Amino acid sequence: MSLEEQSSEDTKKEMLAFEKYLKDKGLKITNQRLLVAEKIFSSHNHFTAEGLLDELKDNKDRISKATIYRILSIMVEAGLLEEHDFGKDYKYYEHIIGHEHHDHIICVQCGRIVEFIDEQIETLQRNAAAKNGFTITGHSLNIYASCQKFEVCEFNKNK
Amino acid sequence: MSLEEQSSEDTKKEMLAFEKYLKDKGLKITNQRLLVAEKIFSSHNHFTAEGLLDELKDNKDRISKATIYRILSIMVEAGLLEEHDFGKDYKYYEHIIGHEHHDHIICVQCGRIVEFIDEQIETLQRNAAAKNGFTITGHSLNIYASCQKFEVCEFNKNK
DNA sequence: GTTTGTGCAAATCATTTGCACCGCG
DNA sequence: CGCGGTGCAAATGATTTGCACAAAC
Repeated sequence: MSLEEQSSEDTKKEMLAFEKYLKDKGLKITNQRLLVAEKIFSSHNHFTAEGLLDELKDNKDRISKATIYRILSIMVEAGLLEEHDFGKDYKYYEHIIGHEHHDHIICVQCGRIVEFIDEQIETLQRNAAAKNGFTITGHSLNIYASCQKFEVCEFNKNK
Repeated sequence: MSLEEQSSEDTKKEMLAFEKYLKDKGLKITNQRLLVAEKIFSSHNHFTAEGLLDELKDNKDRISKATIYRILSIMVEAGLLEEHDFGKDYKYYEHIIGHEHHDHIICVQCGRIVEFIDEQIETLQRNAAAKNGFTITGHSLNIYASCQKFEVCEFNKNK
């Protein structure tokens, strides 16, 4: 099985999970919801509501901004999407597979977003919280850094 | 020297630093700027623009919201204040002394904000960035947690 | 006196919401 | 059918900005 086929397999599985979630919640399966979900599941990039809207406008299919926001919020609720704040005044979303947690490095030059995970950091965080009498419910670690790759600057593309 | 006197000593030093910054930048020393700076330097809590406005309204002195925002932005620029995003739709500010870096634990129950610093985490972050070819320019680590002190819930006071 | 600061109200901008109509189940 | 979904435009809420007047230097 090629990588492409594997990827489309994953997409199918996720589409089914989404449809199941909708059914279980008594929500309807509409064209807009399917289109948005397919677009999201077929990519692993971090994206914004605006960016998604643009991509879907290219298609013949016309989806309103309000609907995009409404669908994003359902998918976050469903645990299929994660919402991030990278210090801009709009939110980023990220397609979650499984639920593997990770942190982000955001390039202050080109806006590139790199994911990483460090189990030691995770453990130290839990300890720090415990030491202060807290039980962690979540966390967000963003490292702002410079990747020194000016030539591939995508800073404003990613909106 | 008592703690109070010490604290007021610090405040004076910071006021001088602020005034020096204003002069160096060719900015004017106005009543509003002095009032806002004094209020901020005399406390070590995390606060919001709205909260600050409320506190200053209690006084006879009337400062407009626009001016508050303008002064906050100068003080951030001057390195006297740090801006934080704790996942709300408004920003938090924090009075910096020296520049000691620290991270935050935010209670999802009562909104209490606790500061902590873990040198091991700092080091691991630098390593993680380096491993990915980045040079850190800054970072933000927020741990969302539950402090189980419902009785002291200040969640909505802090706005 | 000039230049910069302030207050007010209007503008922004991402996101949300009310409402009339539409389409899934 | 009937209720949830959608599109549109208007509302929201934090922050910003234009402008006329006021204060600092």
